[in-house]
Amino acid sequence: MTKPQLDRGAGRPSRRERVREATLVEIKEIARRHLVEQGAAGVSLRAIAREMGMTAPGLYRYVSGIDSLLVLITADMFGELAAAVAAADASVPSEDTDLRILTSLRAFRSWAVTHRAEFATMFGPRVRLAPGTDVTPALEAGRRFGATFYTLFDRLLSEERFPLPDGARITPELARELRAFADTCGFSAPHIPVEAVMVLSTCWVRLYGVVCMEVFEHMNFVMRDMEPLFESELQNILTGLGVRYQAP
Amino acid sequence: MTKPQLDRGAGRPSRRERVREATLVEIKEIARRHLVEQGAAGVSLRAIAREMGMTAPGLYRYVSGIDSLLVLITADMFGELAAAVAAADASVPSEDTDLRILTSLRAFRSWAVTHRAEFATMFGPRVRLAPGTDVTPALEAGRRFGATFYTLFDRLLSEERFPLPDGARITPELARELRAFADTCGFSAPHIPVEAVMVLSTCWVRLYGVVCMEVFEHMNFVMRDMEPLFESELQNILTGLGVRYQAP
DNA sequence: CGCTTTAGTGAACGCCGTTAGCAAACACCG
DNA sequence: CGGTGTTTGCTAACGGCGTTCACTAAAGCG
Repeated sequence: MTKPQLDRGAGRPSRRERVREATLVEIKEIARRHLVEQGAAGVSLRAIAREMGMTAPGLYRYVSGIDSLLVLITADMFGELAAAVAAADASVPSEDTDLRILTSLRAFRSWAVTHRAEFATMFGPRVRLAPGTDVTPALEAGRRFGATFYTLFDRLLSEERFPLPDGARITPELARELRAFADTCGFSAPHIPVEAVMVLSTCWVRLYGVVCMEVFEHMNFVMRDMEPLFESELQNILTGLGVRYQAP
Repeated sequence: MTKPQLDRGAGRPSRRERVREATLVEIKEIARRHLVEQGAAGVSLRAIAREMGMTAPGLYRYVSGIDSLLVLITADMFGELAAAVAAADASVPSEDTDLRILTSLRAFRSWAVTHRAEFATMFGPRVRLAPGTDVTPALEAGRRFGATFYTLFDRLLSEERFPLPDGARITPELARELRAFADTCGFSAPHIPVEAVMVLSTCWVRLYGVVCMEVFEHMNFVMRDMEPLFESELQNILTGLGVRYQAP
């Protein structure tokens, strides 16, 4: 019987760190399942602990409270959403920018409607978290998610697919905000024109609008299936961008 | 000293009914304040009762539980929003359809950003309510709110301000959903074309998108002031509808 | 005056988040 | 191996929550 060697020379995680990481993952998995099955209000440290065969205070060795746990899984979910979109994007030929965009946007909606509870906590109002909670991990993950689309848009931009709107119609205040947007997002292009950021914002707002409306079930009593409306909006948006649309 | 006559002949509310109604109003007022000050998670029967100088079980004489109380105040809030929009609409000359629309839409956003907590519970995901809760009162109120805009849109339509989109580009599925929309909403026009409903939906989606994004603070770390973007979107939308836009 | 309906209370149950103190398990060092 | 400090998870406890039930006191009404 050979005893396991403790060769964690180059920052290799020790056994303790590994099992610790594993239980943290388990905590997050259970929390996530409760979120999906019972909504954000149904996630509780006590219930998680119960299911793990331990008690609630024990969880505080892994998580500093329910709020920070929610922030943690929110960040994870942004990662998953980004991965889902990236996977869809990679599933089509990389030269076909049009199809890549179409596919990516559809993937966004698909993920949203198949992960309603997740989407609600990611993109809905912060209703569960106490005000003043540190949400930077989630924000960071959200930023990384956004980058997925920025690169695609960047490519579209460099291919000069669509005419930029008249810069004169952009008020100084709007220009300032758009510039702040571009700077914070870290566009790859060093000097992207505000007009382009404007177009991107508009498109994103429209997309966000349809998907939120569908996931939050706001037209539920008036429209059974929202996919046709999404496809229609998608077509409008893409056409405006000079991108080829094709029915699903 | 004349004793109060009990002349509640024609369904006039008795004294008991009046005071009962008054305490219900008080309950809703306090709940509302707690909602504003501490978010949806901060509304609790016990806290309300404490503030009223009574105990939580007593509230069950007026409200069948916390969920139904939330539904009640949600319905009230839809009423207030509709009233705010209607007031703004009535504050400009009634012949000037363009200005009426512009003013009404701005009023919608204004109300939303000055009543963030309310807007979040009205238009955000149902996160607090247990699944299966009866939300029909809120839905009804929401429907009435929508009617505010339908009439304005109807007027726009009859003035033939904008060209209807090509009906051939509306898929059968979308047409079905749009027709359901038109039917359920009870448009005044008996036979409104699906193309028109299509335009209305698109506009509403875009409006909903900007406002949600602003209220839910989703671009907070990237854009300080969202009003310029809203105004820009508003201009786009109205221009597309053939409605005169003017800066605020 | 009595009788009925209503408003409100207190106690209790079972949930929740969170803190503090404590005991066992573990990793490590001489 | 034994000793030592760290990590882990426990129990107990506090206060808050929604909700139910049995009960009292008041109000209304004849």
